[in-house]
Amino acid sequence: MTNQEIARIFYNIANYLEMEEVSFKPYAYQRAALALEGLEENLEEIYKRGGLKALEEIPGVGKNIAFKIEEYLKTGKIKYYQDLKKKTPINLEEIIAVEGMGPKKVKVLYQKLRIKNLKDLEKAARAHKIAPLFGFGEKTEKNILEGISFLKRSKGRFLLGQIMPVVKEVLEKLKKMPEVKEINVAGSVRRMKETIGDVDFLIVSSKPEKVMAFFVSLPDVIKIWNKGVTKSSVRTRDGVDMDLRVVPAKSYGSALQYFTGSKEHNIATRRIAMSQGLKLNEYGVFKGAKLIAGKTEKEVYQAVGLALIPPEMRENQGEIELALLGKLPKVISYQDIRGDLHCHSNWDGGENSIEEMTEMAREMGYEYLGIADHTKFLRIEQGLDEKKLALQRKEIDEINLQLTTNNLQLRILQGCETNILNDGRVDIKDEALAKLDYVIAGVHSSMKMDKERMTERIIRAMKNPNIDIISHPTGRLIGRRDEYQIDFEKILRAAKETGTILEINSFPERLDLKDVYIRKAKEVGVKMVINTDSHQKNQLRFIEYGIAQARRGWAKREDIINTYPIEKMLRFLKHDN
DNA sequence: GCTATGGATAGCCTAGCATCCCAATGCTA
Repeated sequence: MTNQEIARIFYNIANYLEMEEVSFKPYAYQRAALALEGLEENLEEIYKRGGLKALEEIPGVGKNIAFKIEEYLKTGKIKYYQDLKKKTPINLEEIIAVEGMGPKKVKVLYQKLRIKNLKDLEKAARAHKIAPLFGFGEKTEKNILEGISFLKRSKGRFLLGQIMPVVKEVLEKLKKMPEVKEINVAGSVRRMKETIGDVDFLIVSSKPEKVMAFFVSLPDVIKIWNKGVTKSSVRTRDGVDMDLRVVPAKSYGSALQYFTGSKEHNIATRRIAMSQGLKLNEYGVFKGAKLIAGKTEKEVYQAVGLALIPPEMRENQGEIELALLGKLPKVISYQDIRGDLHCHSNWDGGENSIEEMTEMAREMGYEYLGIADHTKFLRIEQGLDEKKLALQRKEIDEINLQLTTNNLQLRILQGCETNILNDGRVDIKDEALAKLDYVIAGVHSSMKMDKERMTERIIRAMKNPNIDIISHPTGRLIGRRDEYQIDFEKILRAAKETGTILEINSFPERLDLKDVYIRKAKEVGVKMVINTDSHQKNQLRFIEYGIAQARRGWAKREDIINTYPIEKMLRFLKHDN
């Protein structure tokens, strides 16, 4: 996770420099940070492999930044950054997390009101000291307070996509120990919740002392909360708290069930057990004093008369009633996806070429991959116009030709992600849209529109016979931005009527549609597609999070169009292919 | 501070939108 840490520091450096109105350097640091975030290899490994020179080969990293990475790898800090922080004793990172706040505003607030951190900011806003300042006003002050309250609501939680790589790394390391007989992650990670508070690992071990000693000495551990024979707790460098528990083999299933939760689900399952004269707890299922099940989760559920419920569904939202009747829906599995219809290439400023994305899709065993680059309205994303789309078609045709000649199953589709303008039209002419294999449309601007207008705006786009899919339908960014105001029921009805597909966007901070909306869509019979919105090839792996969200929303395979072979999948689109 | 090419120096960093204040600025995609 060093890459992410250093990237964070570089973003912060960029912000400090921007505050000081230094030109161009902030941009350089931002670019370097972005490159580090997208690296496949760990910086430590890169440095070990080729030293400074290898670091400089990373695009956007030159001599100076390479030195700073080296310094961090060796000492754990970067003096230049420390000095910047010392010079301006402002917690820039914390304040900038408030939507609408940037380096320039922070500077003014510091100069005029000595605001150094989030607390100062909130106090000043509450005391109405901000509105009268030049360049600020009533609205800004209100937005600041709203932003702070939003941050507080999502505080202390990590995105699933941030946590998962850490969890997998620890799991792998522990699995390799011969002393570890069984291991799994429990808690909200296992339920694949969109945000995670802390991580619980559960193991069965012949020599718990040894496993515990290893666990608390993992290289990323910065603090040991406690260390015992049955339970140890640590904090990692990323600020994630992790627990490791050792349980007896005969109780492994019941402990896993207990620690996976959710609490509400557990309360309900215990009640079911009680109604049958049984007792269910973390040690097992008991009839009187006799243990009748506990070794595996399956036998625990069975012992109380329930079918095994997938962890993603354990929220006490009706799953237990269905499990009792043996009518649990068979939710989509992690192997069901045959292709991804939303990824970006270097045509619109994405990291990788269509060829590189193709290669990755091949590695993942996909049958199809849809390139859906941004269109012209989004200048910053180097959106494509009609002309460029036509040029891109040629490149895609050539790649497809090569794939066919080499007898490969994979096929590349050309789509695009058009922008739904304020009036519901999109920024690409219909003739051009008709020539593509399919079209995605999404809202990328004017997100504070009122509910009625926003709903109409999206519905009008859905009525366009060239628009097949609506991307990230609610626009939320977890922990950063609320959904935009829409009448979701109306959107669903329109989707059903027009045959428009709604996207489940797998990007860790989007996961949009979210679980409850997926369930609603499914009930209405609206089809969905699980896409990654990748801007670089490795992000195609985010599909896992989208599938998890679909499972949390009880979606079956047939609700998701990209579980189908290409020909059948295409039939769900409005486009004639 | 990085990248590209002129190998020491130029060029990079847009455009829409909200807000604040009625022309300019900063933030966000």
